[in-house]
Amino acid sequence: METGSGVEARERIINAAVELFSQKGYDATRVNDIASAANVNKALIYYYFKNKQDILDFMVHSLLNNAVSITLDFIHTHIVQMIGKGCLDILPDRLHFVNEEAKQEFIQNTCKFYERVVDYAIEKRSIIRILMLESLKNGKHQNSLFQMMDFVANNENNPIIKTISSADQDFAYSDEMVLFRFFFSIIPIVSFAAYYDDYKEVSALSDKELRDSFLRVSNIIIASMVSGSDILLRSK
Amino acid sequence: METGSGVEARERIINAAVELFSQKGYDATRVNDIASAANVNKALIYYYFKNKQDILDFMVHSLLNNAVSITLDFIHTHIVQMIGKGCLDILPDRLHFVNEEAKQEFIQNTCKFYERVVDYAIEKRSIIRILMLESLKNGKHQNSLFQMMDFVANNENNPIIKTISSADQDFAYSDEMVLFRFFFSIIPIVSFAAYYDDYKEVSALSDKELRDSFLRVSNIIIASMVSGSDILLRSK
Amino acid sequence: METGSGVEARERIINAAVELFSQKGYDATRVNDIASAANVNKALIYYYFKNKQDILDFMVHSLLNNAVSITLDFIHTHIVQMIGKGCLDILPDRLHFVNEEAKQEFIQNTCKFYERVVDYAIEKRSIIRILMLESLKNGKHQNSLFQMMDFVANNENNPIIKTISSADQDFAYSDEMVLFRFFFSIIPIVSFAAYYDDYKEVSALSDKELRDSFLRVSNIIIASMVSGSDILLRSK
Amino acid sequence: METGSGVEARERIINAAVELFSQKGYDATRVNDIASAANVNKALIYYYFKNKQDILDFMVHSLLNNAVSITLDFIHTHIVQMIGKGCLDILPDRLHFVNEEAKQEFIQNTCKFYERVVDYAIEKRSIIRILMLESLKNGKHQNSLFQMMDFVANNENNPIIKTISSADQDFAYSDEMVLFRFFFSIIPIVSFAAYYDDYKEVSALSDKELRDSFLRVSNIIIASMVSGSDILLRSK
DNA sequence: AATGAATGAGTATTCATTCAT
DNA sequence: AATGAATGAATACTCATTCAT
Repeated sequence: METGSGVEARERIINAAVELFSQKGYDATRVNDIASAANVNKALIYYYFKNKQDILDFMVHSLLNNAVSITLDFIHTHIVQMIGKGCLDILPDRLHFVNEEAKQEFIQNTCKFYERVVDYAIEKRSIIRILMLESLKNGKHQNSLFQMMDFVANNENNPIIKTISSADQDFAYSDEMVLFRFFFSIIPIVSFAAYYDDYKEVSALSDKELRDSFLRVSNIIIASMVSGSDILLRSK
Repeated sequence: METGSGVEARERIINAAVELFSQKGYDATRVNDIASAANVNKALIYYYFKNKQDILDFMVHSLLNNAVSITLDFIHTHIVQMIGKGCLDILPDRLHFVNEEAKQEFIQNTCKFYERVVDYAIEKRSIIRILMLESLKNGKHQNSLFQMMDFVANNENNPIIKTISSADQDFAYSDEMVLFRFFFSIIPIVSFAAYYDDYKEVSALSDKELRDSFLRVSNIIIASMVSGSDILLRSK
Repeated sequence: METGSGVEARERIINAAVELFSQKGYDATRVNDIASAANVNKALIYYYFKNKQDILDFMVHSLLNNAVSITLDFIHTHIVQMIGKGCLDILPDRLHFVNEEAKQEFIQNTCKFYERVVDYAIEKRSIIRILMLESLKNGKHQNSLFQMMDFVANNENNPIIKTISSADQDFAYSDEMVLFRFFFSIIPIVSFAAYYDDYKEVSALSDKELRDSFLRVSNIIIASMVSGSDILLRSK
Repeated sequence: METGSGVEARERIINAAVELFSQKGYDATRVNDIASAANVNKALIYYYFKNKQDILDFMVHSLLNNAVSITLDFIHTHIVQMIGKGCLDILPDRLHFVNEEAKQEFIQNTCKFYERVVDYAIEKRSIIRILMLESLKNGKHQNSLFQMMDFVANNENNPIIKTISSADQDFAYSDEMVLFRFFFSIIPIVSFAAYYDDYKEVSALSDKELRDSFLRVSNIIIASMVSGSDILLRSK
């Protein structure tokens, strides 16, 4: 029996869960509520998902996979290419650009990447909120936020490191660079998405104003990151 | 029956609640668990607190009050004083220092303030984790993180604004300044505290290394903030 | 879609149900489990059977019908014949044999009958286990074990009584004979079958040893039954 | 608030559970029903017991402990004593009595023991029914009936064996003796208790008639056991 | 004959909270 | 101040059964 909107039941369940989890948190969301919101029978939820946690896991994995794709795409089409062309060299202690033009190009590209990431984050802010929420709880759920840390860390499985390394052998992030990127790049973006609606209400800014403000302010950080890279990058 | 350590029952309840809330989140923490961890009878918790929420509220309020005190203390002994001495003028569009020395003094003081705040945040990281956790849930609990936003916003009740204004009449934060301070200053510090233990484990840094790294990296931000203040400060 | 082995779906359902019911009991067996084990779609089970109970009923009825056949076959070819030949007379208070040879023949035949019954019971032990299991529950299901009692009781519908009566008019079991046969003949055999696998594991005997031991021990009972029949048989 | 009869709540829960489990089986009994029957709040059941299974376990353990006590008591005051006085010698291949009088005494004592056991079994028939019921299910619950087998087996932990051995060093049950005792002594008694009410209804006997019939019939078995002991006992 | 999707009515278990002492 | 017992209202999850195809 086709009920609710034209969307398939499974889809509706996920959408409802995203909405509710991001509003009340995982624990405070009742499976009953998800069923009502999705306009499906509660038992059907258990037909499609092993249990409540399984719904959350599905959502989070989808998000992370997409985030990786976007990032790798950027690295491939810009960083790797610049290294390949000899415009950029990631030295043990700093980013070295062949000339000012290359540096500006790099900053510009990075800003564009930020733009894309921030837009994606805003779009998926509900799920990001959940991810942040759950990442703050120990024991029960794996800390999914920290899976993101793998993208900034010198992890062997980090596809980003792999990609850059394949272009520039002796490359490694310093501990401080990792920390900087995590707390002053990833965390602000994630928080921006997570608190987007709250902040919008408090600040009384329009969507466009809010987004543009955040991106403009981010540019300062990006500039700091490039200029200050001599402090932040260090040899292995 | 006097059980547990010499600490009073009420104290033990709060300590246990802090620990558990910060680990599992408010919703997932059972009053039973708190009672066990505090080594008191469950009913005694209801003797000291109206209900579960009441325990949380008490903890969060304590934290916020302390945070305000520390901040106001800094403003009073440094900012207000510099304004009073004419060394600093908060113009509509930028911070104006009477000379480079004043600027350096300001940066140094701000760094020291950061140090103190970060140390306090690390100390209280359990409660901060809760605060962050709960701030991500709508509806049920007031968003306590956003009470912090009052400290960076042009809010009439903001005691910080009040204090500065009393020294410098026509002072106001630009929207962008507020956003910057919120997402690139408060949020990183709060996140740093909230994720402190997780990050420490992942990064394998010592307490000292972690703290010092964060502070060093923060300095870059502080510098950006002062230098970039021409972009960030604007008239109302 | 033809799945599983060549066996027809209906067959596979029954086999799976036998196995599962005998392992977990009727209530604890899920229709889902049966479907999985039988490698059929759950709904197909409802195509072949009215409901879950219907599967059980089918199995139990098959078993009972076979048991009756085996027993009647024995009565016909041995007891009735002996009575007919005048070798055996079932008197109000005892079995009377025309001579020692007849008695020995009777005992031997009875032992052979036991052998056949025990072998059949071992073969069908799964279903017997179910039958025993369900016979211990009131209310919901008819007590199928007690349908067996009909075979030892002076019941008018008892085909065994009917058969013997047709050969020996004034024949009747005493109450004690009925009780003896039920608790020291039927119950041990049924239990032997039901607990066969458990007992085998605990005793570490081989199939042959176990079967033979049981039959040998049964002979003692059969002998007691014939010798002690003066106590056990009594007029109505 | 004291509700229901004067009996304590915990007691009432156990009584209700015994009644219901023995009527419908463990699986088919609802915790709700137990609560209603015991006239307590459902949650109180979980205050006293970890879960549903825990109620069952408590009941079964109580029963088994009592059964052991009764048996050991008998062994101590009769068997051990007879061995000690030299009246009875458990030889490798048979029970050897110093004279006919001793044999008769032994049989008589054993009959009395049976009487006591049967009376206890009748009294506790509800729990025994559960025990039998659950012993027929694999996997989920330990087979508690088989804990009884420990009492007839050459198990090292068998307190009965221990006790007899302490009086008569080279004593051991043959496999067949074990099997005999299990299927023709324990099982009939247990079944008698389990099916007591059903049997009574079917047979239309009074309690006294039923009990006495069973005991009289048992005597035949006891006699077989003693006389036939030459087959059943064998050297280690 | 066969199946994926759907559902109503449970079912064990949990939990914040209260009460009597 | 402290506690053992008690409770109402949920809550996640299950399951036999049905339906449309």
